[in-house]
Amino acid sequence: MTLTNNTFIGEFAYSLDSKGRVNIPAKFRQSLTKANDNTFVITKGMDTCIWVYPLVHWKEIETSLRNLSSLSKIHRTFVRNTARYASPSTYDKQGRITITPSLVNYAGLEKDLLIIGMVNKMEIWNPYELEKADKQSKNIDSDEYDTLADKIVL
Amino acid sequence: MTLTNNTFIGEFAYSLDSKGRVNIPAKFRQSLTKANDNTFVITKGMDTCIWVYPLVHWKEIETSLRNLSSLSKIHRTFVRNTARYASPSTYDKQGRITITPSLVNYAGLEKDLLIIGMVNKMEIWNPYELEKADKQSKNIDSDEYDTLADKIVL
DNA sequence: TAAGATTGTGGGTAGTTGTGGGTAAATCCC
DNA sequence: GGGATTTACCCACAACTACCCACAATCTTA
Repeated sequence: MTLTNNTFIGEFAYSLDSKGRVNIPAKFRQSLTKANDNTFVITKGMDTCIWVYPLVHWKEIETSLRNLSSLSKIHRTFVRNTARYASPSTYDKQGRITITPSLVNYAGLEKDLLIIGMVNKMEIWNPYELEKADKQSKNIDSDEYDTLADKIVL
Repeated sequence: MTLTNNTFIGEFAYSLDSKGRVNIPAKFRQSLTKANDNTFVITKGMDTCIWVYPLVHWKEIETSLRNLSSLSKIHRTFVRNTARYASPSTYDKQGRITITPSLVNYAGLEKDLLIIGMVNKMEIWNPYELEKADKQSKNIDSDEYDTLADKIVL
C-alpha cells in the first residue's frame, strides 16, 4: 500500500520496555523515504506529549528556525525551547527508537502508551494524559474550530 | 454505465465477517480511479457511523491538515482529532476492506450493516443506529434546511 | 433458458509485526 | 588505565495480518 511519503495517521497502542524503547508502527515506517536514514528527531511537544519528526521534516524546521532573528525575545525563547530538547534517534532492526529519560519524564510515560499520527509528525502520549487533554479540548472556543471545519471538506 | 469518478450513491446491505472484513459494493469500486491504489481511508464519522474515503479525497484532507501550524492549540487539536481515528485499508482480491476493532466498536457494528453512498465518501452503519438517527433528523428545524437551500439547487 | 461471468462470504496459511531478552562494543568515572 | 555502567546490535518467538483459494448465489448474455 502506498500512501503519501513521510505521512502518519492513526492511533496505536504500544509499550515502553525496560530499556526505554518504543516501537514505531510498521505502517509509519513504510511511509518513510530513504532520505530519512532510519532516523527520527524526538522533542518536547507543546502538550504533555513527545513529538517525533522524520528527519527530513526536522531539517525543514531547522531551516525555519535559522531564519528567525535573535533580536526578538519571543524568537529567542521559541528557538531555545524547540532546539533544546531535540535529539536524533535511529530505529533498530525491529523498528524501535529509544526515548531519553528526560522526555519520558516530561510526557509522564509509563508502560502503556499511545502513538498518534499527526500527518507530518507523530505524538507519543500517556493514555491518561491524552484523555485529560481530550476533555479540555471540548471546552475550546468552538467558533474558530467551526471555521476550520468549513475550510476543510471532510 | 459509469457515473462520475470516485463518487458514491445508493444504499447496500452487507455483513461484517468474523475477521472484521466488509465488502465494498462493486458499483462503488467501479467508480474508483487508478490513483486510489485500491485503497480507502476509514475513520470515525460525525454521527454513530464510519466514514470511508477514497484515497485521493483523503489526500486532499491531508494536504489541508499539513498546512495547519502546530503552534496554534486549536490547530493541534483539530489535526489530532481528524488524523487520530483514520487508517488506510486496501481492499483484497474479493473487494473487502478490514475495519479496525476500535471503529467497529465506535459505530456499534454487528453482523448486518448498511453502506450508504455520500457522494464523496461512504458511510457504514449499524441499521439500528441509522434508524435512530433518522428519527432524530425529523426534528431538524426547517430554518436549517432553508439555509442550505441557498447553496444547493434541487 | 442455459451457460458463463460476476459478486458476496467463508476459511486456511505463510509472512509480518510487536515484544522480550542476550551479548559485545562504547562510554563514563575514579 | 581498568572496572563499571550504559548503549547498540542481534536473535527468538507468539500473535496477528494480508494474501490466497474455494464456493454458492446472483446477474448477464447469447
